[in-house]
Amino acid sequence: MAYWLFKSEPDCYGIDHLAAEPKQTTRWDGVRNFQARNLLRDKIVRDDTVLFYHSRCKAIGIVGAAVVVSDAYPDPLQFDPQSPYYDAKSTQSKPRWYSIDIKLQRVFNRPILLDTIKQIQALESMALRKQSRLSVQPVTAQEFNTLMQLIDD
DNA sequence: GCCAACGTTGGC
DNA sequence: GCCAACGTTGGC
Repeated sequence: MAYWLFKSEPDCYGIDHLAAEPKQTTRWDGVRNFQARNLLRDKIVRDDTVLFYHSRCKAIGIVGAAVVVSDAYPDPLQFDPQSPYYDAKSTQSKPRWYSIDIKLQRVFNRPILLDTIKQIQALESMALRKQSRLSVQPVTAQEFNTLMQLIDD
């Protein structure tokens, strides 16, 4: 049972979009970074917890939690020439990119803002703060527990 | 919307 | 396999 943080731009796909999905479940696709891909393909497993993070917006921070409800499988968008996520170097037998499905668990009453995270000593080694560009990041159990204590609902 | 930081590509 | 050029990310 591990913890992860997934970033998304709410203008593109925010937690409200996830909440509006049938079964509040979506495919996390379009990840096109090798380090993030390796986590999706090799480390993230069913029942892991995902913290949903909003980037590039007014209230930057963690806005809710989701749970992983599938194993990793090849991202279908890499095979679709119409998709912006199409990758000519991918083949069905040798896919380059992977997806998983996540299901919304809860939306926090208010986000845990990046500003707040930056002020907390126990969170200073979060990947958010060093490898800030990685869109799929590991979160330790200690970090997760610290974050959950900040939720007041 | 700017731009620094960082990941990827490709010529050599 | 180095590294300059280029593209993208994401906080501000």
